Amino acid sequence: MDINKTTGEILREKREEKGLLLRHVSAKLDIDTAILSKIERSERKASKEQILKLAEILDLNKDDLLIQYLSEKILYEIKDEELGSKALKAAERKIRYIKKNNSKD
Amino acid sequence: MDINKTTGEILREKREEKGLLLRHVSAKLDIDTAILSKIERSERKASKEQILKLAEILDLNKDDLLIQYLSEKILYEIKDEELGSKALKAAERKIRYIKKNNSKD
DNA sequence: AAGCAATTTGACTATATTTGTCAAACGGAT
DNA sequence: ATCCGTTTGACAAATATAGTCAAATTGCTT
Repeated sequence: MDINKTTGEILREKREEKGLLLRHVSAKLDIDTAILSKIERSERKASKEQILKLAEILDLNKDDLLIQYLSEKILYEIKDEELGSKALKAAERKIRYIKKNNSKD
Repeated sequence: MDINKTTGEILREKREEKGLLLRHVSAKLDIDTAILSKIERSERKASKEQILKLAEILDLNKDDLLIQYLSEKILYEIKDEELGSKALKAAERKIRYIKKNNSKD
């Protein structure tokens, strides 16, 4: 799973690889084909639940797909921000700090 | 500005240091004191515009406060996620990749 | 080129989330 | 007991998100 593809691209490629139609997959997700089409073209974001279901349907590694999906969500938060990279680094420092101090649980 | 304080804590400390009341600051922000109170206690998120105004009002470094604020937003996206740290790292890789390929502009 | 299946688009609706107001309650100082 | 700053929670308005549906478009295949 290439980190520099979008989640949508990954989903579309795997779906086509398996010879499935939007119709087939969207039925299993219980949404309209239109939405799945938009998800694959990154016009809409999937929900976490949909991502997990898609991993099952398309035989993609759940953790990998979820990481891909979450990282895209993170990027979305900072996409127009000059200071985005610095914010990311700060977030890492914070998460490390939080983890350290939660080890007391 | 301590990275391991919340944005709210930073704002409250600096406001109190300057001897300002919620009333004073919220008037400049043009919101109710109730909201500012909630922002300071991390019960609500400020908007980016409010953060920038707050930096001015409280004489805080704009970039530092913005980084603080954005990193908190990022953290919020992954706070309940097992795979949060991995997603953060993936986001960094992506942003590096994007920057590399945009240098053609 | 016509016909047909798959996908895309866009208008629309419903629902959820966010952002704010307001008034009442709380807490500490005098 | 009153005053003043802050907090709380119910409510309303505005905005964002998720979805449906039908029509338009794309791309085969004949």
